[in-house]
Amino acid sequence: MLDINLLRSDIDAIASRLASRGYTLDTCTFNQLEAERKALQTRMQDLQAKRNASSKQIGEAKRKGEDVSAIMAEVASLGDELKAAEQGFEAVQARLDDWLLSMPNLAHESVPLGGNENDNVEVRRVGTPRQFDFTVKDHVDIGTPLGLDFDTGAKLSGARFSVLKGDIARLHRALAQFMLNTHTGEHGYIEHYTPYIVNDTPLFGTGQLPKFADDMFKVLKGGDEEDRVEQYLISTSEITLTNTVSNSILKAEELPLKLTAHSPCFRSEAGSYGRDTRGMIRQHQFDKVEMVRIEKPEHSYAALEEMVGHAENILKALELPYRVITLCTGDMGFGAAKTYDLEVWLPAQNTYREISSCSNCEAFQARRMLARFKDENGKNQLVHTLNGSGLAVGRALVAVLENYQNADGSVTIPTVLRPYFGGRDKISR
RNA sequence: GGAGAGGUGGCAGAGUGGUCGAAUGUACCUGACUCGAAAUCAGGCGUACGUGCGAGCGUACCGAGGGUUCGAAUCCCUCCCUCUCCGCCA
Repeated sequence: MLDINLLRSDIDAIASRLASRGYTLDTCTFNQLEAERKALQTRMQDLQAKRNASSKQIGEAKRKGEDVSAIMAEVASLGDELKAAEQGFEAVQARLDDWLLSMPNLAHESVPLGGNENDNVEVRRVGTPRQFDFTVKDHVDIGTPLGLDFDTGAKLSGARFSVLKGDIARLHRALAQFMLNTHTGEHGYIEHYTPYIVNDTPLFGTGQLPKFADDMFKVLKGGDEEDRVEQYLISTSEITLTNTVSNSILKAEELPLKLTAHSPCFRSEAGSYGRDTRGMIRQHQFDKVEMVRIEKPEHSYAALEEMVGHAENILKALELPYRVITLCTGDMGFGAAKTYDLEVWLPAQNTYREISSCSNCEAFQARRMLARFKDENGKNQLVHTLNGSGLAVGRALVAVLENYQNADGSVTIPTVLRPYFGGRDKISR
């Protein structure tokens, strides 16, 4: 959520910055609504002040045993007026709130301008794609004989679900373990285990709601009809990790908070029909190790660079070639002020594909969830929140299968994962 | 699922219709005393929003949402959460 004071004071500048993200701000309607709000709020508060004063007088008069009928008559006439003012104010306020909640974040000044992913800017490439002396297979063809099973996934749950068996399942587990161990052991993140089902409030906090309800899975508790409150499966543990600090005032010395979790993520992928239908690039359920940081504003951009480095360390340790790109204004997510994507080399697709996304949301989420800290002057300030994948486990599995494949159909186990395989160096039939 | 007890400021804990944004204790901050500290004494110390250049002023908030009333932390209704015991359960 943007600071409404920015919109009040400099709406044209805000509108043009939002335009660079493809969002059109109707400044005229906003100004009109805001003027209405101001008038109604002032009026409502004046009436409330009047009522409070009169009620106090009534109390005092009664204690002294004086006649109160005159004041009573006076205050009685306030009632309807006050109710109307309150209702009017609430209606306008609700419209403003909805609007504000649906407005994307402003891009940081260092973000390249652009309309779509073609305008993203490559920052660096690390590692050299391996030269194969045989025809490379994609992860489906390599994985299927080794235990990657889409048919059973489809039988159980439909398209975009999979079952992992045997060494493939173990490789998947090893990847997640390795990532989590690295972030906790070497990068200083605190491991968390969090709910996979959440209420709507945290989703408003991190920005999935109100705009992106279609991307979520909803769940209902069993039992009586009226008990069936709607809840949501998390689409990322960014939701639970970031919301741990909602509605709180942290001490300055508690910051930064560095949190991590390994969790499944559930996404409905509405609107992505026909995209990445083959294989496990795009699934309704996938695992991810997430990094979240709660930072002081002045440190958040340094923290973003650091966090990207932490995600990169996983790829480096796995010896997977990748590149880092800066998303342009038109390709960034709703809440991000700046985003780096990490793209891993997939030989079968002969291209780099996203495996991590690291964003600084600045105060956008903090303002929604009221996450603050007390600064050196004793003032409450909104924190900055950051999140990044470190990494998407399913896609890491894809990358390992494709980059480490051998001519005989086996897959070499990356050195850092061998301890999770009792020292073995290869997966084969 | 059954029975009961609760949810008030950082924490503890008063407060059953008006002078309550809320006693008191504790923690914390500032000052005094002290060589320094402890103890003691004095003062300060919630959040959000509105308004004003500003000191300030105003409004709202006692788990959440409704209701009664001129007036609600206090009365009524609904919901949520926590705790204890029993049952079931990984």
